[in-house]
Amino acid sequence: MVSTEPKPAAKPVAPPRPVLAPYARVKQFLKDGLAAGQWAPGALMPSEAALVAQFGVSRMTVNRALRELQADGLVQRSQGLGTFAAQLDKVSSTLTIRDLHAEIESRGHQHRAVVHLQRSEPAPPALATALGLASGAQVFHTLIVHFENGVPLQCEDRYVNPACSPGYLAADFSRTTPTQVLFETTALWRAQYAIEAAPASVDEARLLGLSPGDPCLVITRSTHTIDATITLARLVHPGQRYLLQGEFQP
Amino acid sequence: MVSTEPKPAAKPVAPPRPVLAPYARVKQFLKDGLAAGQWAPGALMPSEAALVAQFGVSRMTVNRALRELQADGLVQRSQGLGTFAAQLDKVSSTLTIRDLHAEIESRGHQHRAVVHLQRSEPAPPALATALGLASGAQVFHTLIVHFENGVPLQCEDRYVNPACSPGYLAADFSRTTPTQVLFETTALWRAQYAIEAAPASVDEARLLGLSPGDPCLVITRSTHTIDATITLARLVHPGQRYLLQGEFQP
DNA sequence: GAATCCTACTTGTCTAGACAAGCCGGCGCA
DNA sequence: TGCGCCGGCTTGTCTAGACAAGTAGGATTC
Repeated sequence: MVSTEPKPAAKPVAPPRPVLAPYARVKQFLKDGLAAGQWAPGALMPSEAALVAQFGVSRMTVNRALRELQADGLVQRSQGLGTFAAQLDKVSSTLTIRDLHAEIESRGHQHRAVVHLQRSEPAPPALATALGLASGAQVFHTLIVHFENGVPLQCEDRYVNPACSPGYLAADFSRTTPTQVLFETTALWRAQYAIEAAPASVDEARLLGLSPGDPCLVITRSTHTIDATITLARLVHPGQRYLLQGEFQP
Repeated sequence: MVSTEPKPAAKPVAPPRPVLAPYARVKQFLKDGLAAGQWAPGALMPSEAALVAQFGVSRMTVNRALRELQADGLVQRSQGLGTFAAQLDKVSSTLTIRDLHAEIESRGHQHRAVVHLQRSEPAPPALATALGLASGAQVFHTLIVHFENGVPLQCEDRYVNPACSPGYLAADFSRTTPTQVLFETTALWRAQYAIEAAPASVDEARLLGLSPGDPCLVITRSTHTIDATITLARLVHPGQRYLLQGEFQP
């Protein structure tokens, strides 16, 4: 990318100023004003017409900026009334739950998985109904313990609906993760989570190197396609070694 | 809302079909296709021009649909290449953390708060630096236990930067919550969370009616404006009585 | 054979105008 | 006084066209 022409020492044209697109400039202006407290929560903000006049852009451009701010939850708009600064204290904030494998790799640490169970077995009635199967139908069951730099970090007890992932049992879970295997096919799904603190059971304590009764962070997750349950998972983490972290920044 | 006019049995004109706007129809079409697996993750999806021809709408309309799908994380677009179905297995899913008061009220239960501490005190060095204050500066400190239908559900230990909320100590926390008081002023902020499982301390056990060492779900949260730390909070929940629930649905 | 140019296709963005729909205050009328 | 209508404000949405910028692959040239 280096020119050999005798250009006069190519001025550093301020690369951190990539000339924001007009809609982005409007959006940034409003965001800055909100951060500075220029519009208190619930206060009326400038109308589209006012911003059109102020920035000299077309209404569609201003509209896009406002629509995106609304999607981000920073403003509230209602037809006929106007645009209002959002009441962020009433807005739910979000915490991201990342895939454990990706999280460990992103820390530059080594991830190792030990497979304790990988088989097909008949489902007890409660599990069968939860997966939408007939009682006694075969389900896939894996029990995997994940290590970060040799330290046990998660005990993953998972049941999988065979109809959704027939090849699940053939995977090598010391090289890949159940999550990766399960979602190679479906692009759209929904999931439910519950996070709680619970004492480690005798088996969990043994697998994770804890004492029974030690506090554990337990995530129970069920994942569904549009019409079927794909998988149920119980993820048990040692309370003293695992931290779910998140950041919320509008 | 019942009309007394002799109307002729007002035909049920199918109210659940509010005639989706064109951009929403395009969006729904693509969403349905993704849910049905019509485009595998990473596969090339129809171009804007193709959708324009298929739906008989203008390009801006199609563009809006695709742009919103991209914002929702369902597709990935790149200039010059096209639109591709997203790899959702690599997408972080989100869990919402709601305000405890709102959560209890939404369950139709009664919320009660007992204030154990509400005062100004000098900050120890570590806390002072965390709040961006001089060592020994005064900070506001509250310790509140929240009850749902008489059962202790959360122990809220909170430090507040006086510069951000001078009137904090004057609030009546048996009637309102610290969160509500703190965010009446600032509309834009960011927060950091950590969720872990920890054994109850002696004090926490007493306040929550537990035995010391019982598993607790602990949320540590710090909240900042653009240039200052507003508050640090430690929220301790009995592990057996509290559940963080969430749903992720693109 | 290799480097270059050109073209077709893609997304990214903006414009000027248009119509619809919701809300509110003021005006006129009973 | 009270009611209803209407005009002016707001947002919600769509259109047809335009230019820019990035990619890929074929055609041309050296």
